[in-house]
Amino acid sequence: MEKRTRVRFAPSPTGPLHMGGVRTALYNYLYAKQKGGDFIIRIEDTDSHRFVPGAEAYIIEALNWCGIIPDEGVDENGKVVETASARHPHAPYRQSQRRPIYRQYAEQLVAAGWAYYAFDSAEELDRRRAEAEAAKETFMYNSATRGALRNSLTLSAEEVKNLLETTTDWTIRFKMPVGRIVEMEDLIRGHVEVNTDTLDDKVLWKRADELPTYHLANIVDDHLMEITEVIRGEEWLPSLPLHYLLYEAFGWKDTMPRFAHLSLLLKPVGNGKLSKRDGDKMGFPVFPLRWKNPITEEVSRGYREDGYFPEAFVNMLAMLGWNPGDERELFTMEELVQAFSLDKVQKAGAKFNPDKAKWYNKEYLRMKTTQELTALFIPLLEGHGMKVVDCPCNALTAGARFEGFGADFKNHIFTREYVEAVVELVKERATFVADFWDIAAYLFISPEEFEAFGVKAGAGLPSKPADPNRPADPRAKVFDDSLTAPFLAKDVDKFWKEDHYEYCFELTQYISGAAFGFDDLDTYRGSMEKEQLEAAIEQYIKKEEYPMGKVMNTLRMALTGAASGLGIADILSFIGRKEFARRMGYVADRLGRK
RNA sequence: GCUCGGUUCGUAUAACGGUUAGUACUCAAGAUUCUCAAUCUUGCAAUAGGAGUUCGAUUCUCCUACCGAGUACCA
Repeated sequence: MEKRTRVRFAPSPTGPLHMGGVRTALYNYLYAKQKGGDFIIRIEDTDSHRFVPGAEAYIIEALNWCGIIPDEGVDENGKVVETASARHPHAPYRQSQRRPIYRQYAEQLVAAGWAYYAFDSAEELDRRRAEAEAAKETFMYNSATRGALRNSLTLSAEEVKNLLETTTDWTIRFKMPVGRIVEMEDLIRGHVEVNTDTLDDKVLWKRADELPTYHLANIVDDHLMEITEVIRGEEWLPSLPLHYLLYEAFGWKDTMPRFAHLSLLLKPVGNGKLSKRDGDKMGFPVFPLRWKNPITEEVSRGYREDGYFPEAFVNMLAMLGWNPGDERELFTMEELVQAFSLDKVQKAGAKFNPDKAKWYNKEYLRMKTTQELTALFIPLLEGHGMKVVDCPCNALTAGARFEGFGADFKNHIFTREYVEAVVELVKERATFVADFWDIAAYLFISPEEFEAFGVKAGAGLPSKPADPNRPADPRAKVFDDSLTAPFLAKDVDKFWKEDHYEYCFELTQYISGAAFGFDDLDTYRGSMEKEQLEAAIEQYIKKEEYPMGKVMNTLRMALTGAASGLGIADILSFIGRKEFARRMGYVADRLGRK
């Protein structure tokens, strides 16, 4: 019978999980699920000096957000997760809690002649390294040097016994064999060979904190946890021969897992791996979730807080260095599980492309139902001071022609149905839910500043609260470069021509079908069918005395405060005739008759 | 320096040793529209360089260049 597939993601809680780490976790997860096996999270906190509080919870929460759920491991509260699918008790999953396990294995290696005790102090070794560097050489603790260093290979048995008992800063080192070619197979890279003479005697266990180093802990835990495949970052490839040798030394060669080393995620431009700096500089997150450094209080933005959907983030990451073998690009997690294959994983590092990440989000946004998006949008609306009410059967709807479709601009109250209709209209042009507000704020608030009219150049709509975590609106550039040109504040005269006051007056009268008065700015209600409005507008703008191009822009500016936006008829069908009159009146009143 | 990996349009990638080197993102142009988007159409754009094997090389081998990782009592 085939062994049950068991893979693990083994992060070190020294900071927030980088998106490259999420990708590694994802590939592990996809592999495990495809084989119907287990995905395990093991916390590798054997470096007591670099521990960062909150990092572990962050990592778990981030994976959780992505839908990468462990079958075994710890949850965000640090509790052990062990699902029904787990056949064996492998807890605990935090290496600091497994401390008692490791020493015996390290001693076992010493007894078998695969390792030895080393008593050289860290300072002494640092000095050696510095010396070697000065002589343009590299100091290595290996077969060439260990005979001249303080260890159980050079000291007398008595001395060793004495030092082991009286001192606490010794280590156990692996005794790297001399002149052996280690032959390895990597699931992604194929056959790799390394001569052990180029390798050094790595520390396996430290007496000082009674903890193993990565190499020992890793092999022991992978063995004990019955890991079948190790899928990890490329930075581990150079230590693979050591790991092979450790399996051999322990006599676990026949159950040794298979290895797959993933290439790194690279920065979008230039050379080098993706770092936090690149994100800050180019305006994209490198972390799945927002992270606040507990010591420096420095905040790093996250994909979640930037408005990315976890499905989009996961899909984007999956496609960075892997392809399904066909031209599909959009995958649900289930589809990824089906399609995933390690031999389609790219060997070379993949440069991250922030534009593609946005594209994925846009695609996922479009796949969401209007109801889902509305639910996500409402909290943002509330953040802008809007109130959204659920029941359409109240005073708001009295007199509304659309059942349950209403908005009270004066009091900033809108029905859910109204919001849904807005979402339905703007979702095609948005990348993030937060874009809805940028695109259609004027369907919720009356513009009071008008760029084109010079009331306050550049102000447009009331600005939203500044959010340093959000990228600058790319449309702002477009707006500045092209649209503003004919509408500069100083061009008011060009824009607001002699007949425009009359035009506003007539149009408003026409639209509202009532007297044009600025006195009635009370509660607004949607009052015309869109088709009627369209016909009305159409009919009106074709009048010869008002050339369409110019007056439409004036009209748009009056209604939205900006020179771009939704169709006039769409806008009217939302804001209704009273709000229409109010906005036209506001502008006409301010600029007056020429 | 040494060791190990890697190299197809700007980016992510596709291509039994035989294709006009395909697709997506970005960018540009056009169509459409009351504007801006969206959408549709079109376009720009690549096998790092050099040898070799072969009838034929993006694909296999070697060399060079460049990129990356490792070279800790860190993971």
